[in-house]
Amino acid sequence: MAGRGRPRTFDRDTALEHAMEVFWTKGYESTSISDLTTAMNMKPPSLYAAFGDKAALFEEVIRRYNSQYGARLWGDLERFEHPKDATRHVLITTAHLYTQDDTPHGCMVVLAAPQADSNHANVNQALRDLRRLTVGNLKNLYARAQHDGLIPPAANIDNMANYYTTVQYGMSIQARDGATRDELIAVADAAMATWPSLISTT
Amino acid sequence: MAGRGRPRTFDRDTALEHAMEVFWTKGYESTSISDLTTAMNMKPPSLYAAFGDKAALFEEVIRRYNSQYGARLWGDLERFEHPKDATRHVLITTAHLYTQDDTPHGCMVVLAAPQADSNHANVNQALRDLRRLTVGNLKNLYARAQHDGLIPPAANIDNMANYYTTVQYGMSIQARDGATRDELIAVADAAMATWPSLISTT
DNA sequence: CGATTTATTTATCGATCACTACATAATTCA
DNA sequence: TGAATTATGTAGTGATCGATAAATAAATCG
Repeated sequence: MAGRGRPRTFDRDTALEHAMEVFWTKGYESTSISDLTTAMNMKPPSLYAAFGDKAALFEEVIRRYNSQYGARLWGDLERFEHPKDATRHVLITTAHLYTQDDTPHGCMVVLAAPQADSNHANVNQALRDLRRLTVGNLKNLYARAQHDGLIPPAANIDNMANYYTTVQYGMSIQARDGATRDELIAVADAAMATWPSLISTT
Repeated sequence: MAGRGRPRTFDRDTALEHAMEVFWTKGYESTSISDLTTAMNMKPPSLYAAFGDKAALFEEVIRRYNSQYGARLWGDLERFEHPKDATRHVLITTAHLYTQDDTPHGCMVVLAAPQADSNHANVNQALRDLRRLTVGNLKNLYARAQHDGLIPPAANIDNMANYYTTVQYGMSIQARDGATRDELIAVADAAMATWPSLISTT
């Protein structure tokens, strides 16, 4: 495991954690290599040797972010018998995750680079792909529930997934603008009140 | 009106329109002065003489954007007798505005620079102030309706405004990610289905 | 030990950033 | 007409961007 040459003086995982915080706070483009080397406590050549270029580092960061926080949201939905309870869990957990004291508020995947056509197409596309996971997770959840008879066959589960995804996206902007945890929970509750009409027809 | 010196060779309003399109597409930070001078068909000294620096130009652009598109959303809400109809109008109109063929999709105020702490604090703050107008408009609408007896006194109109604002914010991300007009209209319809439960208690 | 390998440090690289000095062109005023 | 005024085009400014070449340091291998 320990290679032959001079050993690293930094912990790769800790450095990634610091990089995540900077990207999460300032977004992709506003974050400079200088910002990163300062936060990660290393010089540019070490950064490039360990992580590739800025885009590659960012993509590793958002993979880490997704596995770290996505698991909190989507990891144990099977413990909910009903998809309505699972959806509520997702939204309430979102309200908590987006307003933690020790992290920037709102979702990095939503906020870091929302432009579709910036000067960093690969980064934008990687973020968009991650966002598509959200709606995909919900669609899978609802498709299974529909198959199990917990959601009527007539319900439009694509619309349902789009709707709850939209609410979650919006919560990122609200959180970044200073919304409190209680305010986001109230928004989540309001969104859940739509459930009966969503599963009826459409 | 026509000053003394050499007259401008460009139309100030047309130039602003072109600047808006660039900022709207690429966001604030990804847009360079070179992008702007190309789109506006002028050299940097003309741009700086006419509009100040990049931040000042952007702030003029978003003021223009707000008066142009905000009016479509909020301009004639008094023609709706009931706040529910006014809210539906806002969301459905949002779905249309965010998916126009001849403009970038989604709201520039939401998408252009959502980071609270980038390298451009004034720009971020200006955008945040504009976003606060949305929730403020809704709160005013609901406060009036509550005073008129169209919304029960027990209803939490702050929550209502936060909720519909959140949905509208989320629609920007969805639109930028490629959501169709019909999909956004379905989201708006879903959000409106929450109305009865919102005005009941909370 | 010396050879090899890998990481770190120093000192940059060329490109692009937002922005402007300066000379010139085009208008109005006296 | 000549003076004053304003806009434009050319050609850059210093600063910062992302990224790297070269020298040095610290480890393993034989």
